[in-house]
Amino acid sequence: MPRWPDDTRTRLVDAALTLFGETGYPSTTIDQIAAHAGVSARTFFRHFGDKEEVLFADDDALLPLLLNTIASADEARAATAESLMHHALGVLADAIEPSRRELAARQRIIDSDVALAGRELAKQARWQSAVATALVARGFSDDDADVLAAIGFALFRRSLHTWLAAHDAVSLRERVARALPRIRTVLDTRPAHPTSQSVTQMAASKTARIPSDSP
Amino acid sequence: MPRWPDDTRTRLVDAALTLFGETGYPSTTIDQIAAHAGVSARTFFRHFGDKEEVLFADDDALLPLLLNTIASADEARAATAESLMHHALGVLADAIEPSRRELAARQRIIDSDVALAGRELAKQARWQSAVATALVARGFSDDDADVLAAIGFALFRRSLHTWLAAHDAVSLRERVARALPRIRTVLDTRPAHPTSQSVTQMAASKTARIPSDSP
DNA sequence: GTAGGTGATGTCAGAAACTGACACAAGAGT
DNA sequence: ACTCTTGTGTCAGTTTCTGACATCACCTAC
Repeated sequence: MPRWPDDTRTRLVDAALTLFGETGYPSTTIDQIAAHAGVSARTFFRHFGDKEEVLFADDDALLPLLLNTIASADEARAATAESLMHHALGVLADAIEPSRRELAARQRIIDSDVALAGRELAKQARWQSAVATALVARGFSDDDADVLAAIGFALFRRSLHTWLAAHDAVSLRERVARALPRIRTVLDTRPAHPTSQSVTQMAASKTARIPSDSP
Repeated sequence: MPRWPDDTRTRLVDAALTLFGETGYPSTTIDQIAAHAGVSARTFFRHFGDKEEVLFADDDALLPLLLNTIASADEARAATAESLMHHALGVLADAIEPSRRELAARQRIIDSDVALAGRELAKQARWQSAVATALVARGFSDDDADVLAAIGFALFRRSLHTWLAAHDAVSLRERVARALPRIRTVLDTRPAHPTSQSVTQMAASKTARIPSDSP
C-alpha cells in the first residue's frame, strides 16, 4: 500500500463538488474542502492553482477528441464546412451525452458565480481558437475558420444549455443537428411585428433588467 | 467646494489603468491604486466590488445605445435580420471608434490575465442575452433571436480584435460590414486541401499545445 | 543493504484581497 | 438648530494564495 493515497486529486474534486452543491461556492472554504478530502489546504493548492480550478480540472479531456475528429474526418464529411461541423459537433455531443447528470450539477454551480461563468467562457474561447487552428490546418482560410469556430461554439453552447435545462428526451446530438441548418436562413428572417408601439420604453425596461444577473 | 472631491471614482479608474499598464495587473495592489488616487483601500472597495471591476466600471454605458438602436430601427432597416444587424452593429461601431486608444490599452491588460478575459466574455454574454431579448421584442422567435445575437457578437468581437490590433485605416464599421455577408457563404466553403498528410499528428501537437497556457 | 534521490505531503509565516462594524465630518432638508 | 444622508477613514478579522523548509516513504544505484 502506497504511503499516500493516490487519488487525492479525485477526492478533492469530489469534496469540492459536494460542498459547493451543499453550501454554495463562495461560502465553501478551501479548508473545508481539504479537510473533507483528508489533506491540508496547502495540498489543495498543489493540485489546483486556485479555488476555481477544481471545477475545471479535467475539462480539456474532450478537446483532443474534437480536434482529432476535425483533423481525421474523411473527405465526404469534410466536403463542406457545414458537413464537417455537423460531424464534429455530433461526435462531441455523443461523448458528452453520458455525463449529463454531473454536467448539470457542475453547470448549476458555475451559473451561480460570475467569475466561474467567466472562466468557463474563457475556456471555451481557448477551445474555439484551437478548433480554428485545426480548421486552418484542414485548408480553410483564417477568416473562415474563425467565423466557423465562433458559430459552431455559439450553436453548441446554446444546444448544451437547453439540453441540460430540458427534461425531454431529445438528445444533445439531435439538438445540435436541428440548430445547424438554421444559420443558413436566419439572416433572411423577417420579424413578426417590425414596429412595436413603445419601443424606447421597452428598451429602457430591458436595460434596467440587465444587472439582475440571476433572475 | 465639496469636502470630498467628487471624482474619486474617476481618479481610481485612472490610477488603476495607469498602474496596471506600468507594473501589470497582478502585481499592482489595491493599496497602491488607492494611494495613487489619494484615498484608502476601503474606499476602493466601496466603489468597486473587487479588483477586476475597476476595469469594467462604466462598461455597460453603450448597451442602452445598442438596445435602443434595435428597438427603434425604422421598418426599412428592420426589414430582415441581416439589415437590422448591419444597422445596429454599425451604430455600435461608430460609438466605439473614437475611444480606440483607451480601448487598446484596456484590452492589453485584459488579455494578460485569464480571469479578466473571462470577465470580459461574461459581460459580453450578458449583452448578448439582452440583445436577444430586444430582438424577441422586435418580433423574432426566441431561437432566431439567440442565434442572431450569438452570430452578431462573434462577428463583432472578431472585428473589434483585428481593428484594435491592426494599424491600417480600415474603420471598425467597415470591418463589421465586410464580415457580415460572409456568414451567408461560409457554410458552403470547401477546404482547400480536404485531406492532409499527417492529420492525427497535427491534432496531437495541437492538443499538446493547448494546456500549455499555464505551465 | 545501505545511501541518497524523488515525490507528495505537512507546517509555518506572511502578503494580498476582501468584509463588517463603528466613527466622523460636511452638506442638505426640515 | 437638528437630524439625515453620504462619502470617507480606521480597525479587526477572514479567506485566498505563496514561499520556504521539514518529513516520510518509496525507489534506485552502488
